[in-house]
Amino acid sequence: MTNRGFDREVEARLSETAVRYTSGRRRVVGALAAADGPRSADELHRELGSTVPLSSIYRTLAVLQTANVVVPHFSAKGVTRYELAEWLMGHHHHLICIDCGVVEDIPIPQPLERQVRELVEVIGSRVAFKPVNHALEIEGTCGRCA
Amino acid sequence: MTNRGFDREVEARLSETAVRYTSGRRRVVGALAAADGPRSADELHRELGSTVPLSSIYRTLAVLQTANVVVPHFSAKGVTRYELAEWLMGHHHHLICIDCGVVEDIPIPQPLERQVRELVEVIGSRVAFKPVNHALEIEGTCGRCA
DNA sequence: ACCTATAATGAGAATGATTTTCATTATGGA
DNA sequence: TCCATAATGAAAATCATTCTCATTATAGGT
Repeated sequence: MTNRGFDREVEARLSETAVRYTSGRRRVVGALAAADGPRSADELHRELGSTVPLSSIYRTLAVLQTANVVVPHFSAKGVTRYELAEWLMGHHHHLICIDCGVVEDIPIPQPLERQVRELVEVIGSRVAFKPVNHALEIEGTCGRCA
Repeated sequence: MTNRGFDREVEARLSETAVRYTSGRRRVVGALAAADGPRSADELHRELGSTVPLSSIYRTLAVLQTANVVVPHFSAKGVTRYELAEWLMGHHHHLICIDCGVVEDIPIPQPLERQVRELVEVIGSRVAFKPVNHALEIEGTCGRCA
């Protein structure tokens, strides 16, 4: 419920481009902040008890993505799930359930994280590709689907 | 053009479940073997000069996925791209272009790979999740979009 | 080679997540 | 308070993908 103060930061970020932080948008951000992993428009719609229309949620997510407040995660059946960007959530990685598609956030140990970061930098210096982000995606079967 | 002998292995795998390795399926596998990263049904359709109907490509990919010959990779706009499974391609990771969505395969150094594998195993032993696969996904801007 | 049961194919319809449209409503600043 | 502009909600439009079904091809068994 605390929202971890995200509202303040999100509002500031949006105001930079004259985007309004309305109550519907607040509720979407709140639901994402309360989630333990990425959520689809439909999941948010249900979790918010249909207080925000589906089409508004889609638009809100697009707006938030443009403002770099949320980041998309693509999963099976053409479903896109979103989560708060790392400058709000902190860096993390993903456990992805092969069966139900649910994604859970996890941290990884500092030392390994440092090595991964270095590797990403090395790759960026060797190939025609400019890295801006990275994540270790671990696919498998989640507890509920086991 | 050599197809790296995949045909033999794929045919053997398919025959285990009485699935036929027809010429259309051969062409799809050939196109995937020639690619440097995952390809969507539509991309394969174009790369094959429309010699295989789009609906057949979709079905072929579904069949190949069931047989564990290909693996899906979900990207923006609800597009699913496929690539040959790691028992054919070898283990690798991904460079993902944020702008155009194209994915390129890359290897990572042995030592780091070993650590990552160990980490994945540790995670599997600690949380209610059974890992079966993993990949480091590096997002950024590719040469063509720079 | 000839049947026959079964698998595969191709064209188009159907589906479902997402995007767009457009008329209406809400908002922040002069 | 007023106004220019942004946001909203409902419904139509889009687009990748899946499904349907009539037709064609294939592997065995004879």
